[in-house]
Amino acid sequence: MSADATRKKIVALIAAETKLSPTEVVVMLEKPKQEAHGDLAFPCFRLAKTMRKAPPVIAAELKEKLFAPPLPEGLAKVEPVAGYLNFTLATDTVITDLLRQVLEQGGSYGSMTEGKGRKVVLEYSSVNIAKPFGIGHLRSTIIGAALNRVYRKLGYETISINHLGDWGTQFGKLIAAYRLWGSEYEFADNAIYDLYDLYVRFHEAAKSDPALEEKGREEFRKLESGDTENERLWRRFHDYSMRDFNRIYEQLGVRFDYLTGESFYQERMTPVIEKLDKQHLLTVSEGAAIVDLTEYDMPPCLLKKSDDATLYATRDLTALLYRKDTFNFDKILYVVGSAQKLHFRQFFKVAELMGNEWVAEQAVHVDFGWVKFSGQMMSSRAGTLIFFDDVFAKARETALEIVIQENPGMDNVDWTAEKVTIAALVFTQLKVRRNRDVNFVWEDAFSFRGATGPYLQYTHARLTSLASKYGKPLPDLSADLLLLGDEEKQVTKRLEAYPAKIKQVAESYETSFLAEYLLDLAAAINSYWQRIRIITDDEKATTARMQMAYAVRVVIADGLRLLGIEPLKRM
RNA sequence: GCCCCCGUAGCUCAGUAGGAUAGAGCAUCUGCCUUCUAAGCAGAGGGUCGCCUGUUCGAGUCAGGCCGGGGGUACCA
Repeated sequence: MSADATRKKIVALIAAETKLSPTEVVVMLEKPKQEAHGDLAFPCFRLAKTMRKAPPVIAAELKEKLFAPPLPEGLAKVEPVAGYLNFTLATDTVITDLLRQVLEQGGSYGSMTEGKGRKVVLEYSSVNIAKPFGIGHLRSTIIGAALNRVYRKLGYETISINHLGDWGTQFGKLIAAYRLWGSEYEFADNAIYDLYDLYVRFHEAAKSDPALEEKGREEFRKLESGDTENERLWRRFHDYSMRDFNRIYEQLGVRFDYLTGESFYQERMTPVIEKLDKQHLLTVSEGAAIVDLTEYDMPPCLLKKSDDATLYATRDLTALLYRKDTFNFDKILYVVGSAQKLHFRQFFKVAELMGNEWVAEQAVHVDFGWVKFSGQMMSSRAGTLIFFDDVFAKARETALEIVIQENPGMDNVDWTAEKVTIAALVFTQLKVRRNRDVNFVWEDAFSFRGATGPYLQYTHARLTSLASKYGKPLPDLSADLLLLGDEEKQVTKRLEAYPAKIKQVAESYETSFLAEYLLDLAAAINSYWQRIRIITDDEKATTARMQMAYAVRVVIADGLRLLGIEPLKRM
């Protein structure tokens, strides 16, 4: 009997006896937090009033009346404990069936077809041209890329967009700065740092020379009106920057289908503004064109400045409508920091008012908290930016030392150290709830123990080396799996939750659920590993254990890949 | 001022539709490598779950009010 059928039977029995409706019983049944309490629990507290008996008495009576031996099929134990009636399911066949399923499906275990024929657009990373990739950008990039993979696993077609910050007056300033001091720089390998330096230098100089600001604005106006020389420079800045970003994206294993940034929408905004005007949504206030949103308890959405220039709301609105036209998505996700919450609410509402009812349902701001450094905010303005390259280089040094120390004679130490470093950096971003600010602590970036990405990689490496020691091909689908003991069941049982976990991530845009799940699974197999020898002379027991270990490895590997972490074979 | 997020062990964080002694990791202390990777495992100490009131048989979880931190709040993104 399946676990589900057993559950239904319990519900039916209790409902009949207590005069509760079956749905009420279903809602009341819970999963005990502690494994010792079994698989299901029925709390009797609410019955105390109507039955006028103490909960423990009710629990004991229910057991006597409904679950006196012999127990119904599928149940191994029924026990009243402190006002609860606890059920332990007879899991023998359930667990072996589960294990067989994982072994058969391998890496596609947990894959689903629910997304088939459905399309999701994801906007993430969205870095700024001429600004080095900071630790702050990491969060959007990592979360977005992970969600992208999760949706693909569920069968969705995904379209990933890097909405580059590649337009605005800052480019005028940069051009001005370049004309002044550009000859002093080489723009070689890490040209983006030269650009950043130019930008910072311009700001410094502008403090004592206000004329520079005007110069910057003028250069931008020239750029906008199609000045070939300025366009050429803009293109160069763009290319320098992308060269660096692409290097980082490659390290992180992140790819984009489109690199359409703000400049891309430059030409496309006018029709949108015109349409808004035609629909009488636009009003002029203090010289600016706005959409009034007081009815929705929001400040007005500003779409044109008093000097006629557009704003980011104008671009984002245009982009949203353009993407709907172009891709006809079922859902669009914006992985952007929570500081922009209001901005998204505003332009989503404006799009809706334009007659796009789908927005409320399909457009989602997947917001996330700040990355703080030692409790301090990081901002380019305050000059407290931490660059990804610096963190990566430093962490990699430590990783390399450890890799060499732990694996004397291994040949691909550099590659391994890099993958371990990425795992550490990526995992710290993904394991905490999105809405929380994450505190970036240097020591954590260099820690490869405990609840970290490398811990999961290590677990995977152990299981891989175990398999090669075993020697026989795995999985062995002809093998008898019935020899799983209680210890093996405790581990195997956890695999059941994997598919639901992936769905949960997709529904909540919350990667931490998967991260937590993998940690729990790894902890279970590591604890098992320490206590029980897997390969012994007992051939049958060994086969069963190896099958379990294999299944666990497959799930860990798959989960790690979804998160963007390389499951290492050796480390 | 108004709106949003956060406040759980020394630190970083879990805590699923309210339920059983509030859980991990780091750090500290104690054990465990002649056999499958010790980047591991087992154990100890460490908590008035920011404060108050309420709802409930039962509140870290729900409601209201405070306190503290952060963000946002029309021409930056």
